[in-house]
Amino acid sequence: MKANIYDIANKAGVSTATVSRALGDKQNSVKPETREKILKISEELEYRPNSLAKNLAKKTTSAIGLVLPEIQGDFYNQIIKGVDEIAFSGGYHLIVASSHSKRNIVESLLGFMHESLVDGVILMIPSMNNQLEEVLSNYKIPIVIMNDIQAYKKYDIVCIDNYQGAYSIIEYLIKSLNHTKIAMIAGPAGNHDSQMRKKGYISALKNAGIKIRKDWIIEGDFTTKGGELACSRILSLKEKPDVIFAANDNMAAGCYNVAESLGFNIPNDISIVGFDNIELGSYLRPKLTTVHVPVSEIGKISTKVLINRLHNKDDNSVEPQNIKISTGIIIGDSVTKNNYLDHNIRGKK
Amino acid sequence: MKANIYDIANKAGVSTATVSRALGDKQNSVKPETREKILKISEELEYRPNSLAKNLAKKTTSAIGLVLPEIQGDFYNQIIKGVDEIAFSGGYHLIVASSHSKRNIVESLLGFMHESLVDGVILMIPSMNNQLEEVLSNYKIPIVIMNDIQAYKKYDIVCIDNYQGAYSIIEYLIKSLNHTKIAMIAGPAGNHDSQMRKKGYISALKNAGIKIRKDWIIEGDFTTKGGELACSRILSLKEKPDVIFAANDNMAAGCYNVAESLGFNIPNDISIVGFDNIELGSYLRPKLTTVHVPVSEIGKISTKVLINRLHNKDDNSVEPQNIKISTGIIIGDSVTKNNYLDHNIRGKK
DNA sequence: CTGTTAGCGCCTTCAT
DNA sequence: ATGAAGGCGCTAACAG
Repeated sequence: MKANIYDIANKAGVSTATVSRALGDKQNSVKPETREKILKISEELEYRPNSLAKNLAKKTTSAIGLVLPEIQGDFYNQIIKGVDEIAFSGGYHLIVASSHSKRNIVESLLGFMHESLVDGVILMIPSMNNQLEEVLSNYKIPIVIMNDIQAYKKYDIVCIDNYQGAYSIIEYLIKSLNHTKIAMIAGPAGNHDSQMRKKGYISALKNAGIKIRKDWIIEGDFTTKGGELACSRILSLKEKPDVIFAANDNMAAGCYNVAESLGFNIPNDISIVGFDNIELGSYLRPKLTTVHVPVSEIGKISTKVLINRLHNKDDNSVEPQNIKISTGIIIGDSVTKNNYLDHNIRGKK
Repeated sequence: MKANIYDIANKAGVSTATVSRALGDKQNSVKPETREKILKISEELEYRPNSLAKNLAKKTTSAIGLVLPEIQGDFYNQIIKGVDEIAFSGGYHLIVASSHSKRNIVESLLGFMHESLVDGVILMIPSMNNQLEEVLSNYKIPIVIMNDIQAYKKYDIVCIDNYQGAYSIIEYLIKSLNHTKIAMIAGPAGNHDSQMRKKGYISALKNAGIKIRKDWIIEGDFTTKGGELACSRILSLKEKPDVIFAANDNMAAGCYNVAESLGFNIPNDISIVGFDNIELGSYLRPKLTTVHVPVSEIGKISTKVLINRLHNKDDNSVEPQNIKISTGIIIGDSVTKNNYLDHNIRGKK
């Protein structure tokens, strides 16, 4: 049977308190030889601490909850991987919950919080809403949010710099490749990351003195299907753009599908740009030009921030952090270089 | 502060036992009005049961551990998703551990087992080894293995029918498309699923009276890179096959890369077939012909089996199950139809 | 139907 | 440096 500290105490002729100390305390609060003895016996008995009991007594759980939107695709995978790695290194277990057909985000969260199952939560949400806010403010365990929600200053936030990412690649299209006719397939309107990407797109155009065309901004839903729908709308416009900037790679892939079936050549007839740099992008042909997002880094850093919080739980003086991870540009073959010197000249190459 | 059953008992003028029953027992072991009263008070106090305490008392955890090889790509994602969904429906939490640079599978397992952190474990392993076996046989909690390990009759196993999957697609290549020159990029030699796929390939050829050529069976490692290496070896052979059967889609993708860079046209110069039907395959051009594997089903069914085991824990009479999930064929455009009636005629089309 | 009483396994003051 | 004892919050006999 499974041994417990009581068995060890018995065999060693000491009290359970001493065993507990010998096994747990890093301080030298136990005579070295006593500790030796206890350690030896606990090995013999193949003693394994029961974390349930430990947690109950200590009122902590050594577990981190990770709440994700519906898991799908490589993106979330990398998040999980990043979080898992750091959590493990820090001695925490990882409990994952994603919303799916049978459960939404709020339910996932409540599951964690209510039952004091986790010490802290890392949260990725499509968008903040009242219900969520209420849940979050009702519970006092540390929370790190992985979305670009600038408005919520009271939480630790770790996210990529969506604005800058979008801005940079649009600027690259304009300045380096002489493009001006750039449409965007945005993400869902409510999604914060999506909003920031759109802002970046708009600012970059404005700063280059290019007029924003509303009919060139179409909303997608971050899925390949959504990208297809949006792309076909764009390609059926009377006045077509030269480049489509999709707010994520999945939608960019959708553009590839539509372009192919409509007989548009990428990049000669239409150029495509994505965002995220997920694995998929490297399989598309021509290779996708996209914004590189260090996804697993987001997970890693979030976890570090959370663990840090957990270690200094009583110290409320530390302000919520807002960490932005910068992005890069992956240059593929999905965009033409526009050789017209005069940006105003129309017509396909 | 957080209320506990003691507070409720106080306020309701009953004992904690009654509260516990009113809240927990589905039986009508409590007078309806008493229950009403308790329920009401527990709402007022915003009572949330502490699952730690509950678990400690009940000696169960309501959690399932999922142990995966290094998480990477869509495949594992879908597993997680499937497991998560069923686990949630069954009232279980999901604790995920994947091996990574800082931890191997055995460590993950031990983490779960030792601390009685989970009631059961779902395991996906590249291959069985002595160390693993020892760990598994040392602990008595239910385990479900998601690999095609026919030899281990003492565990519940849920996996796809790798043999049949490989056999079917090879048979399809031979009978429907008149191919005979089929090479294989196998998975890692130690990997059980990989072995079964190879067996299926070999049997299908043999049964069709086609000689097995050892130089046409090359070992890969299930990664895109590995597929690339293997593919370039095959394409540099003096006598080349017409079709390359990659043991998974990632390696098939590697073949695409190499074929492209060497100037081979798919499928005219070389046909490619994959296995798994992960998301990626649908983005490859020409579309990949592959074996469809209902990945999230594996996760779902494994979880069902496990939960079932957990519910009948004392009933040891139930024999270990061995569930095989059947596969399908996805017909893409990555294989030519060979029109030569005589299989022996050589040369490219 | 309900209360009493013991734990579950571990940690943690408070004494010694 | 160590022991005794109480408690973390809940469940599960056993009585009544």
